[in-house]
Amino acid sequence: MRRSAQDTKQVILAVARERFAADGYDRATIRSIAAGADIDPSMVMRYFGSKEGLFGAAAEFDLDVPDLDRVARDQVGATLAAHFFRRWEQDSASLRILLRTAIVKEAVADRIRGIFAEQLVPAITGLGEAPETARVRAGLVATQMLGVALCRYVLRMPPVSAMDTGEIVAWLGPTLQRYLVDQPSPSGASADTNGADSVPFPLPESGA
Amino acid sequence: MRRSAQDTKQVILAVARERFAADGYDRATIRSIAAGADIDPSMVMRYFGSKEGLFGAAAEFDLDVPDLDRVARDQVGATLAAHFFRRWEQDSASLRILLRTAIVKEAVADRIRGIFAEQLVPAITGLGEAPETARVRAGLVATQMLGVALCRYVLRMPPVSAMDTGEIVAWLGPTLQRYLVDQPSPSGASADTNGADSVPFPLPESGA
DNA sequence: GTCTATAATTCGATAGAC
DNA sequence: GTCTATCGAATTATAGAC
Repeated sequence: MRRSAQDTKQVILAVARERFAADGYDRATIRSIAAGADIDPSMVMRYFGSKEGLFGAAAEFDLDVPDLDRVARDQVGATLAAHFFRRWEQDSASLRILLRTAIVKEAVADRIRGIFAEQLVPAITGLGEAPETARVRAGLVATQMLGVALCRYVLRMPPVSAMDTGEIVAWLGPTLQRYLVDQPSPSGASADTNGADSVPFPLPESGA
Repeated sequence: MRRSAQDTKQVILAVARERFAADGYDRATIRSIAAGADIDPSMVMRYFGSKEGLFGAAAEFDLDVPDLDRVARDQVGATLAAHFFRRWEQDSASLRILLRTAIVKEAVADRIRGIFAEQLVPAITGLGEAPETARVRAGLVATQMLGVALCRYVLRMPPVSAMDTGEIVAWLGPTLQRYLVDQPSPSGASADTNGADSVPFPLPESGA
């Protein structure tokens, strides 16, 4: 069959995204992508130059974080949680690509750090935080959201992957809310260097 | 140089663990592990039979979850968070191996699900929860803890990887506390099928 | 625009000498 | 107990016919 160059490129890209998302970078071979697109492997090289080039074209990503300024202050957590799930449930490919490839390609891990610094941190700084505080809050939000993404879309851990989005958001909303606007430790510990004495275990120092 | 079989096996295992943790399953080649152990690749095959066998020997893992029964009810969250960090800061290799390889080997993802079901869920069921509720609570705990592990030890995301353990525990403790013992949605939403109307966005159904 | 043929690597695994 | 030599398979990438 003979197709236009544009059509062929689109088909290859669509298959590539799904393969990278499902198999990771190393195991998503050009051969398997070509087979999925019902095409010869050399066509992939012709259009994208190399496997790296194909990956670059297939792995575009944008968080599209909403303006948190325009949300009632006590709803920012639920709003942000709902936003991510609305996005991911509609299309989880970009997310799965990112998580599955960042593990093996340092360049992709860099990209995640970039998305974090350039999209999530600014959105939180917009809430009126000092830059350094905003970075910490953004980091905490990232741990919870990347964690639930990992469990739900990559590891497919039963209770998490089976819950409906409304229930998950109801649980995660208050968590993000606290990370976004509350004081460091609501139970009384201060925000200084170490709050470990509020905890029944001795803790190792981060430099150890 | 000539070493005893026991010594050689130990050296190979130590190098293998670090390579699997740093490079993932596919890129941690038998050749590179042998080179790191200053030994011939065929020795690895001799002692462990195959790459699979080597991985099985290198990837043993145990959460060692503490008895939550014996902890003050309002301290279970902080206790659990502190426990994981105490363990991970002392030796993060097992954790990194698990995260880096589960992404690419379904058998390892199975293993994570097994650890979850056989170690974390029972510890929470011991708190006196109905089995189904305990599974959900355990799943939520897993999302937060695996997420922070991913950001700190694998992606090395700056604010999270730089924070000291006391500060992180101070933040995560209340989160786990709520996941472990609080009612589903403290802000008023009910625990039924869908709490989405407590949220300013329409949400897709999980089956969509 | 599509495909065949093949080069150049790299990997896991095996056989066997010492 | 250790190593050399090598096989067979799979990969990315290139050259070129049609």
